[in-house]
Amino acid sequence: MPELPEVETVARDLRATLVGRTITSVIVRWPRTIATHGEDAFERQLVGRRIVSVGRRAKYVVLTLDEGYLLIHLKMSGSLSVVAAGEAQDKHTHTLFNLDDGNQLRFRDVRKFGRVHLVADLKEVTGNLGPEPLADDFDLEMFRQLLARRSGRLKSLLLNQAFLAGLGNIYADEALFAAGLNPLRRADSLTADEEARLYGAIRRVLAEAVAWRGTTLDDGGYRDARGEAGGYQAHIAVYGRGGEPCFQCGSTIERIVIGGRSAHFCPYCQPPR
DNA sequence: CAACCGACCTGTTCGC
DNA sequence: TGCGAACAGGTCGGTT
Repeated sequence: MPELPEVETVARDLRATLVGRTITSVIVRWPRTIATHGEDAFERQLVGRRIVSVGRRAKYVVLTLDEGYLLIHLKMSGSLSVVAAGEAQDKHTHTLFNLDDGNQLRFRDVRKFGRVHLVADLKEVTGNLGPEPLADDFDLEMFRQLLARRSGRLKSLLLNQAFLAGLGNIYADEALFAAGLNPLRRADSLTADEEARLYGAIRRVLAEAVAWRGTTLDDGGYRDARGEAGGYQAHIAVYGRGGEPCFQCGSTIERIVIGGRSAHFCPYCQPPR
């Protein structure tokens, strides 16, 4: 669920409470959550580390430590929060980090797909990721060059984190709708105008979703670090709206499967070819 | 490089 | 009302 806007929101919220804190102990209740270490080695290396900054790369929350980096990927159902250490916890809270101010950073993840990485070099985890779509230096020219060598379908490409980092199923569909492009189009078939539209749409949709603090589609869905829902779901045009009328033209939104993932689009506003 | 599949997990929703 | 099947926002590794 969490894509770039959701992870960005979580990272911003955590920054205020975590920067400057030191990790005093760690509790690992589901060891497979820790991708890089066994639970003992994980705790040994983390105790005494100070959190220098909190940021985001692709869909990873990145805690820069005084020595090394802690990266957390929320995958489908993960969430992070900071609460008083005594606060009640449920069975889905798998990793807990005690802090020197009496608070606790908690990683909760119903489906257990989420992972925590502790590495000396960021590149060990982020080395194969494509550019950040909202970065200042990600310009239209760079996007054109990325597209030029690709022949896959737009939908699949936008989901490919090695191509561009941060889009997931929701924002890929929304960006394609905003660009007026059919998800089945081949990347190398776009005109110069279509490339520019897609570039603009990706940046606009993501920036707006960040401003709305992400998308929460249902009760069990995404929550920010304070446990609150996002607001972008009220602005969704096509995702999850198969069979419903397009807000722009009234046509029935279609839902198809591309590369094993659902894709939603308006057949009139996003015509094939 | 591209497309497709199964894994990884649990909870919710849907059809009978 | 109960029960199993299908399905879900992400990624990885393997195969064709």
